Amino acid sequence: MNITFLGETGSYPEGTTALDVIGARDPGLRKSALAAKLDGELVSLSAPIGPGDHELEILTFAEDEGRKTLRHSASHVLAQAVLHLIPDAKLAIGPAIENGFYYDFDVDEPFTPEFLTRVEKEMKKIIKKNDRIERFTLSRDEAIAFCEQAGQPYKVELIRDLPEDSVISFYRQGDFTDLCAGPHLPSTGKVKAFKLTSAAGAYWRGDEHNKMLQRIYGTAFTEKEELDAYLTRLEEAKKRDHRRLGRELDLYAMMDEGPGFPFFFPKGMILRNLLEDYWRKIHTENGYEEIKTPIILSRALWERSGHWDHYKDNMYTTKIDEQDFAIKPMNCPGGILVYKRRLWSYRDLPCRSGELGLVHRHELSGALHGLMRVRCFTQDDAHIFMTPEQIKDEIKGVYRLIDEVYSVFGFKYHIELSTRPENSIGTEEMWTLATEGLQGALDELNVPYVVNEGDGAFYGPKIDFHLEDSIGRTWQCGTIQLDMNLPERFDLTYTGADGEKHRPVMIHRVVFGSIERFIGILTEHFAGAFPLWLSPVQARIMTITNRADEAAEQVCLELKAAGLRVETDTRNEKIGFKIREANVQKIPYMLVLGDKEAESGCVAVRSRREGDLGTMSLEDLLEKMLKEEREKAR
RNA sequence: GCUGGCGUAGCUCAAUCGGUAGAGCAGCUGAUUUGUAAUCAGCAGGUUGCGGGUUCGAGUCCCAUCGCCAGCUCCA
Repeated sequence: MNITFLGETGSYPEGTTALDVIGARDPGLRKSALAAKLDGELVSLSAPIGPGDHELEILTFAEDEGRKTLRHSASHVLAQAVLHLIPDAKLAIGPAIENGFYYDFDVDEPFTPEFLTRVEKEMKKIIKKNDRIERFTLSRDEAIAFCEQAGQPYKVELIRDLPEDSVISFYRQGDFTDLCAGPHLPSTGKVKAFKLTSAAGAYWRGDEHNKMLQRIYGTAFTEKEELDAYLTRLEEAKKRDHRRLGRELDLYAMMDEGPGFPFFFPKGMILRNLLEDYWRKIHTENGYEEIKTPIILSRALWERSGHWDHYKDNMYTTKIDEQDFAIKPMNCPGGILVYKRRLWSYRDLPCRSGELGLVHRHELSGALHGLMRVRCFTQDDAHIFMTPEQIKDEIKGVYRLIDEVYSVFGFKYHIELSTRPENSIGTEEMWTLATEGLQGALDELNVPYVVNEGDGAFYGPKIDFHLEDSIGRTWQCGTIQLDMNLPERFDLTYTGADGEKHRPVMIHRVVFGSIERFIGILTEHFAGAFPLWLSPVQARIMTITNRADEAAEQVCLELKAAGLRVETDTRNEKIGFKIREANVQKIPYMLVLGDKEAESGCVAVRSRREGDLGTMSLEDLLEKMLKEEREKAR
């Protein structure tokens, strides 16, 4: 049997393992190896290699699959430890995830933080024992019998859902055996640096109608230093949490009096208005017209749109003069009424109609999260009405607009395309046309995306843009949705070249998504240190003694006259103290004035980013700041 | 909504076994007029989320409720 490894082919006896192969060649790699790829297939290091010629590749913590293998084995150690402490616990699933792993258990009592500490201790014992992790397979019937005998009903259910002819593998370590596709580490002792991070409830198979199980989250690394660095990074990330920065920088906050309804303070409003100004500018440039539709609209409208039947649980309703009304959860019905105010010719299309629309949705209380998930928010909405031939070009246009806006802020994002779900309306033909329109546009633009089969809205397919927050969670912001439902329900038409009435295609799209969420993401992205053009206060003028107060006022007036947002700090405090406060407030420019500057008419400039820049004339400072403001993203 | 954790001064936090609610920062007053990340002193600040209960006595224990946090579900 020949195995090619690291570019060299050698002859080995049958039953050789990946560990044997590296062992002879590279002791260092043997230590860091976590899993292997045999002819491109992921296997355990200790799996015996069968006859024939093979290519072998070793995976370490640097590779995604290596990390996953380590963490997956850690989750097995976790399950084993829990069974030691609670022998009749029922095991559900325990995969590796993005930054760690979890395991779900069905137990009588929920896990407490103290219990997690006990579990960690038990895990350390198991790791110290360093039991070999061995794979074996059973037939379907044997596997079911095995799990039934072990008193593991969830495992039985999992096996029953596997295809009839599948090979069912188990992994055994000491007194613990688990149904598992693998691969795993050779032995439990290889799980070196781990930590259980939290416990939480989670529904069996992610379905809220199922029983809620108890989940334990943890993470694992090969070195303790890496684990510590990871935990430190999490702590650091908390410092850029937008909820904390919103309060510290006096921008916005949630209050108990309005759960899910955010308050914006003066500085937060400056930021918000700047974003809206920018939004208006770029939309005007891209051929959009702005409208505003009412927040409260009649029940009859929501019945016609379908929201009254399909979305009522999320809608706030009210009565006016004995009639039912609803506070809008979406802007589209209003936008449609604006379209319907007159007749349209094919020559008028596409009609791009934008609205910064305030919507209210009754979200579940447990779903609320700072500005990211609220109950009232402003969508930077637009509805585009067009002929079917215009779909692809319009989608491209919207994509370019979104990409341009995100790159101004320096955001990284990923795109998801969602296709027809099970309970949807419209013909197969329409769905094909619509989905191909979206997909075709993305393909022609040559942008990467992932496909979420069956995840579209009931009325059409969609493209979503996801942005990351400070701890790596992603939030949907931009979205482009094709709608084949509302034009039908509202009998929208345009007159074609043939003089006949035709049905326009409609898309809903947002760029920011919601202004509130976008501000949350923006705050975390910049850790509160917004680029100059977005900074609520762009410069603070601070005096060394109050002999310079008058000069400070003069400089302030001149900068304000140039359109900059400036304030003065003439308090009777030491300059170091003033600098510190301005830094904590993340003000981009600190302008220091003492006797020297008051006399010469210059300012001593300190930049948040570049530090002390020495003295500068007012003209040079203005030029520098205005230039930076124009450059936007920094 | 569900599971768990947590609500003490504007903010961050302390208060041992149930025994007089306390500190730093911020605020106010005074002194200090200072050269690039915290000057000193004093004063004031509270129905311990809200409502019940147990107890001689509750921030602490119990019940209920509201809110917050993590996760699940859902979603811009």
